[in-house]
Amino acid sequence: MIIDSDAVRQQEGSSKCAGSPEGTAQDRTALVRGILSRIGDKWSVMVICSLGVRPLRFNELRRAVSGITQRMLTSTLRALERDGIVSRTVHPTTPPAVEYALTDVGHDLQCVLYSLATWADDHADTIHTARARYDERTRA
Amino acid sequence: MIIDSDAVRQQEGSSKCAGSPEGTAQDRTALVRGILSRIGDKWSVMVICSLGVRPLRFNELRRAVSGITQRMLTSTLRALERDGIVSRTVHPTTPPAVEYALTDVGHDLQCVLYSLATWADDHADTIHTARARYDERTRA
DNA sequence: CAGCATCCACCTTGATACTG
DNA sequence: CAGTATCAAGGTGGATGCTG
Repeated sequence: MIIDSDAVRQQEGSSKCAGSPEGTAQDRTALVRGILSRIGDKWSVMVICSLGVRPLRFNELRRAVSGITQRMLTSTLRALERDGIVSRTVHPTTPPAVEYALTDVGHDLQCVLYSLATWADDHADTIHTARARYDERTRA
Repeated sequence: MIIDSDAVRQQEGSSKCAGSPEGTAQDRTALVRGILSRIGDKWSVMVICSLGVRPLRFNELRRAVSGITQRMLTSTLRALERDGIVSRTVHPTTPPAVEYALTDVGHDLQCVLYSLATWADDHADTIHTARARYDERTRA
């Protein structure tokens, strides 16, 4: 589906990364695409990070993730809940109290997101200067 | 900007993840959002993965990333080049030959993407069943 | 408090045609 | 070969009003 085999077959083992023992490049690509379509939207990461600190109720989350609307918070939470990344616990009081928390899977995901953040941290300067130089050259 | 401090301040050290020594949750969230807005689009990851195998020329890439249009390949490559994730080398022959390759930064990013893929691999079953159960319950 | 329903603007992507 | 330009379509997210 994703990658044509002819163009990519050679030098399959050229990656110097640790890990990544089995699975084709195509598989990996598809998997990453799947995750990104899940958490690559505008709000999922912020929700996950907020819940990573501690479980929160709906309106607590709304305040924590500043700028989000109820509509987007609702749909984001539903999507994450559907995939078992966050749990939703209803306490049948009046008024109702609903608590959202990261599941174990969600917590693992949060760890991976930290590795992403670490990458960004490590290369922030490089990226920034690269961007500045690129903009410099293309403005001319 | 991202996260309101009141709702999140407590229990800052509750994350059981390895790493992540300094930096606030807000910083991390902003960083991850930044990356995701860069590579969270429809094609960036596939391009990165393709170039991770070996450097490719424009039309090789177009064949490798099946389904992509010239327009999207061009804009994806420009964005990645701007951030110093891929390099663009023009060989002034006739017809012109342009080679795209991952930079060191891009290669590091590819490694992080592998950790994302590993997460997806590890939890694919859990997610799938969670999703099935969720759809089951909501259909009723 | 914790949502759902509706309508709408914009942005991303795709299709297509053309160029050095 | 390696692009650029233009136009159209669809999805994503925002604003608003209403409910148990």
